Amino acid sequence: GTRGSSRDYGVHSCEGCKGFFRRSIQQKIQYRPCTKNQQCSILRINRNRCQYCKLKKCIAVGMSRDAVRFGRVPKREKAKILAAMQSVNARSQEKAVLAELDDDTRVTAAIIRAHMDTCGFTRDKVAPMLQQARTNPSYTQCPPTLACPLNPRPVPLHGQQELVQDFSERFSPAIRGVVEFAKRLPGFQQLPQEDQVTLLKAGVFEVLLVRLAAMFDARTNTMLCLNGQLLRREALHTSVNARFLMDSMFD
DNA sequence: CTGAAAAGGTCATACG
DNA sequence: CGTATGACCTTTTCAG
Repeated sequence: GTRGSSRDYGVHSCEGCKGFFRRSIQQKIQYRPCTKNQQCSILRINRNRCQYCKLKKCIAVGMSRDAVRFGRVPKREKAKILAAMQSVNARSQEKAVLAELDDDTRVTAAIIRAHMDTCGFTRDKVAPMLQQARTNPSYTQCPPTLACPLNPRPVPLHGQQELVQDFSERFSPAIRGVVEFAKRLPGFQQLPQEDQVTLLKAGVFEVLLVRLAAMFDARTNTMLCLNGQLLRREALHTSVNARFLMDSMFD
């Protein structure tokens, strides 16, 4: 045909073949199967001899059925399809999570794995340092107000800003660990982000306390700091807040 | 906003 | 004479 310079349905074609292909797909025409072994060679001169083989060739050279159905790259349609795909995807994910949550054994295993992978203070990891501290004790002069295993620095800092920055520097890795832990809990990632933040805000401190449990040695009544130094329980008796916390941990 | 690209639509007409 | 064809037209989307 003439005017064969345009792209139609993903392939270079003439107006004739374009129209033929569109009609064929739109009207879902089933052409009579080719009588000649379905092997007709379609050339410009004989292209209308066999509709069956003509359509076959259209598809063979790559004309897209979908392009006929949806028009020219419709942006809204594309977004709709994408949204549908994601919703199907989300639904299947949700299904998988529900199935997992239904199986207590799997849930427990997943939580334990998440904890082991993200917690830096498990008994296994702390044991060597604790052993070292027991055999060769070294006691920190950490000020009572900063009583925490994450706070090994013996020298008090000056200035509010410096203190806050130091605090966040020490806690960030541990908090990141808790966040990572939460992300690995079955179903957590499927929650709305807003809810994830709310849950983390509400629970991060308590989770952190539980995670640090291994740092409190009831046998020697001491708290192990990350730098390997120890802090005696009695050393905190002067601070009301810290003492309350320490007592809670040891009792 | 404009014009190119690519999709759908129209309808005189060729052909069986 | 009915219908499939295809040249031409309209619409829609998007890059520049």
